[in-house]
Amino acid sequence: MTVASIASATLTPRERHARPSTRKKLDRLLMKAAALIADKGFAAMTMRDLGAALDMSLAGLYHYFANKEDLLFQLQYRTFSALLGQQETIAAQPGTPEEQLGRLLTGHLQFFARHTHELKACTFELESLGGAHYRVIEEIRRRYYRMLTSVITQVIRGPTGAARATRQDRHATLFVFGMLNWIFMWYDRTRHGPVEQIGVEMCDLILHGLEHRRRHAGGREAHPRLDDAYQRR
Amino acid sequence: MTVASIASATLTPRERHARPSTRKKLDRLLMKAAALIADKGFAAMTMRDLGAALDMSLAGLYHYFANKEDLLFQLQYRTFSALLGQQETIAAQPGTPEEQLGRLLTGHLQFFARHTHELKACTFELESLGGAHYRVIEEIRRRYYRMLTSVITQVIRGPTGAARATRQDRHATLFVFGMLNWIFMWYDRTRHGPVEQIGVEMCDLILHGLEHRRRHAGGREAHPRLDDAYQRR
Amino acid sequence: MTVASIASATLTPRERHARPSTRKKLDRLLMKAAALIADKGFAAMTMRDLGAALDMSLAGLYHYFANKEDLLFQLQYRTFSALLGQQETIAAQPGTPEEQLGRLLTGHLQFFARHTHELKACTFELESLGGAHYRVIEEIRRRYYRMLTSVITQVIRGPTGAARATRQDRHATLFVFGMLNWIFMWYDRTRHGPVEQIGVEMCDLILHGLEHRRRHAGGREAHPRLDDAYQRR
Amino acid sequence: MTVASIASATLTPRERHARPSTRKKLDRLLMKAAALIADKGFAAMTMRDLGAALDMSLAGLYHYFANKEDLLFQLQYRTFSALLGQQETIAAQPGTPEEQLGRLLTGHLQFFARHTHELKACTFELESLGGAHYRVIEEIRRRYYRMLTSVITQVIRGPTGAARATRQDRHATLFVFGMLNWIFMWYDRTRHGPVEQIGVEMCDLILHGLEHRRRHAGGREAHPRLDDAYQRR
DNA sequence: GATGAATGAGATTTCATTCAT
DNA sequence: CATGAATGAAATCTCATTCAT
Repeated sequence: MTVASIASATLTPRERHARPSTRKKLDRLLMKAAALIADKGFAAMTMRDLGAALDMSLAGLYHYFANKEDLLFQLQYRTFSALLGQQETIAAQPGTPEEQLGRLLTGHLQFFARHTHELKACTFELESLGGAHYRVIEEIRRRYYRMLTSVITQVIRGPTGAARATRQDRHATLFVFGMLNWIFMWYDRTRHGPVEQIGVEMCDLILHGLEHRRRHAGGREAHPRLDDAYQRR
Repeated sequence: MTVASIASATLTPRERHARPSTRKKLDRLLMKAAALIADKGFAAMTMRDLGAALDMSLAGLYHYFANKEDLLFQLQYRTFSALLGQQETIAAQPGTPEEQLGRLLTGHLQFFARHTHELKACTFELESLGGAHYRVIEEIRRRYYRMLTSVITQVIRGPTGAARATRQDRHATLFVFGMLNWIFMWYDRTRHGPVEQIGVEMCDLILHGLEHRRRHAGGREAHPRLDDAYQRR
Repeated sequence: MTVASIASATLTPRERHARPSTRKKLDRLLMKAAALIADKGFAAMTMRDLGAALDMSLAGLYHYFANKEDLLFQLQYRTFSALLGQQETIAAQPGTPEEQLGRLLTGHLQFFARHTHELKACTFELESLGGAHYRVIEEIRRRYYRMLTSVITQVIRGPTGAARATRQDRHATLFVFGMLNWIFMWYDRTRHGPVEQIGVEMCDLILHGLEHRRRHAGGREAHPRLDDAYQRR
Repeated sequence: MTVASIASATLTPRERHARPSTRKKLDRLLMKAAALIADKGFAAMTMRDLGAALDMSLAGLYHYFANKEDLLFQLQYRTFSALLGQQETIAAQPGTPEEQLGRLLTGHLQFFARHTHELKACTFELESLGGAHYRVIEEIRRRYYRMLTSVITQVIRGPTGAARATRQDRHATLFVFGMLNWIFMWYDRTRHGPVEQIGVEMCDLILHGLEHRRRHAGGREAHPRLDDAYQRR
């Protein structure tokens, strides 16, 4: 899934009638904006920054966005829609709950790897949206949350288990989201390896916990690496 | 541990010579600042906001902080120092690695519960510091990270296990930090119950995984709650 | 030479690409700024003052100047370049060293009369520029200084005299600059007469000294004036 | 004449009753203030700068000065009074007008050499005083100006010459003040030699002009110096 | 005398946004 | 579509000055 495909995943009403050439340009704008927001935060990014980064006049930007917040909204709307769409497709495929969980984790992490900036802007800047915009995006997030909760509940109670998630199931889901979303704070491909491997490890922890790992320790990491995590920036 | 105790936990050089009355006032300022930063983000909090919230003149604030960033630095320095101090004390107590992990998780969550605003400002605004300030704070964070890594490694490899953490041990630690830090995004005492209970559940997941829970499901939650998570703000 | 001609004498890189209409406006801004700086000094002139004097918003000024110092730099750069250009043209004309000195003094004083504010801001605010800006302007000043030194050396040693100025020649040049630059502190056309007359007197003093005047005194000022010097502001 | 002697030269009413210890301290304050003003200008010097330079609290300064302008006034009043006093003493001594002029020039330059900062603050910051303060200082300056005018007139018209200075005599005086005051902009003892030598050269120029020097050139500077003027800062 | 704390006024600069062209 | 010019509002920070202690 390319960035362009995020762009066209779901369209905001305003742009549904835009011509393809306009859409192309809009994609470029949003991608650059995502990079800036991911880097410095939405409040700290200025429209001037964006104009300069795009080699474009300040006034020109306002042909594409009603205002700064609208820019963030469009970015989040597209990105979250694309992520949700992808994950719903994955969840629709057959398999045990454990398999589904694994596929979802990997899918999320792959999306993260491909759209780091965009997803970061979505994950950490929801609060920068106000009122109506906020609610639209939150609804998408909630759908995603409910989907994952459902899978986790099935892992615990079996595929035919009680449909209703318990309080603890929900907490567990929130723990999982924490693991997934915190990755922005530390992941570096050259240091931590491909996201698929991270996904496997995360799934392992979630399903079996550390104890399981202990029982299998020793043979686990035949060639202990000397690299280091969470260091040297 | 009260906020005042955070304040005096460790002192910045500048304030080591300040008189107690000055320190009291400084505590008040930092506490209010933490609340505002936690609410809207550091970039979006203005010195005016802070002055108004404290019923104090703008110029007056600059008696306590060299500039806005210095304010954030002082806040992070104190809070992280206090957290680290507390956790190192806890880690020094005897017990199995599993017990230690449990106590550390609970300790962290209790600190969070008591100093929500301060800790949030620390957790999400590290990047708002530049250069020298950044490095000072990062070093504290790193010490905390290493401490938790060590405990987790012992859980996996046993108390006498290899001192050297593997790459996967470090990833696991980062997953755990994700769970802990993401809590700012959802926790609400009236909805999710006391943090001690959250700590138990988190520890359970980390040690045994979901499968374990499945084996014990059924009796677990005799009275399924009707409340809902991640909703209604 | 009009103010507009100062403006276009030499262009700062930034503005070389500006359109004529922009340049016109910039001229107006700099002229007004020069008046304010001449009146109260650079440090005491505020951007607000300037905006008000131009009936223009504060923010609007920042379209033309990166910051307050840049404003001063542009002003000095243009003015000094124009003065130097004019004087180099004069110096290139044939004549005895004495004639050249006289023409240069008159040229300088005429420039002063036509661009009093601008030249004052240049003469007394060099130290208000920092680092790189300072050096650029100082180089222009130095060229002017060297030119005048050369002429004065020729007056003393003859047109074919030693090319190398002695220490005393250089001191004499500095004395001459003192006479020229101090004029800002006292000259008032209605009280002291046209600058051309001042130029003649100054040249006379420099070439022949007071003694010469003594020898010719008596007939000199047939109708002693009753006006007053250095008074009533 | 030491700085302390400037201080006690003439007293402002306010301080006439101060005790000696207070006066000592006041001297120190004014001396430091003069240095700062000479360096950055009066408007750019802040009371904080001064407090820091003196290792003294901001509020403490206000025991010695009613306000910032009063500080400048006191400084100018003392310095100018001391200079005027010294020069009047010199002028009272017998000798030809030419001798008197020479002694006055040398006296002025020596005062400059001993009290560079103080005199600079007086010479270039008169306009920073307002209303009443301005007039008091200006009166002192005027007395100095009249004294020098009188001597110069006598040089031209002889000791018994018309008491009334002509317009040109006054202009010549202003030229001389220009030479004297501009010295702040370039003089550096290590580069230009002692002020007494500068005084001789200046007097020579004023009395005889460059032509005279030409007639005597060649033998003048037996060992042409290689140093350079107005360069390399 | 001396000082820490405090402040009103104001300085420079930035920002999102608009509009005529 | 695109841009240069412009601006109101506001942000950070500074400054001279005061006052209780």
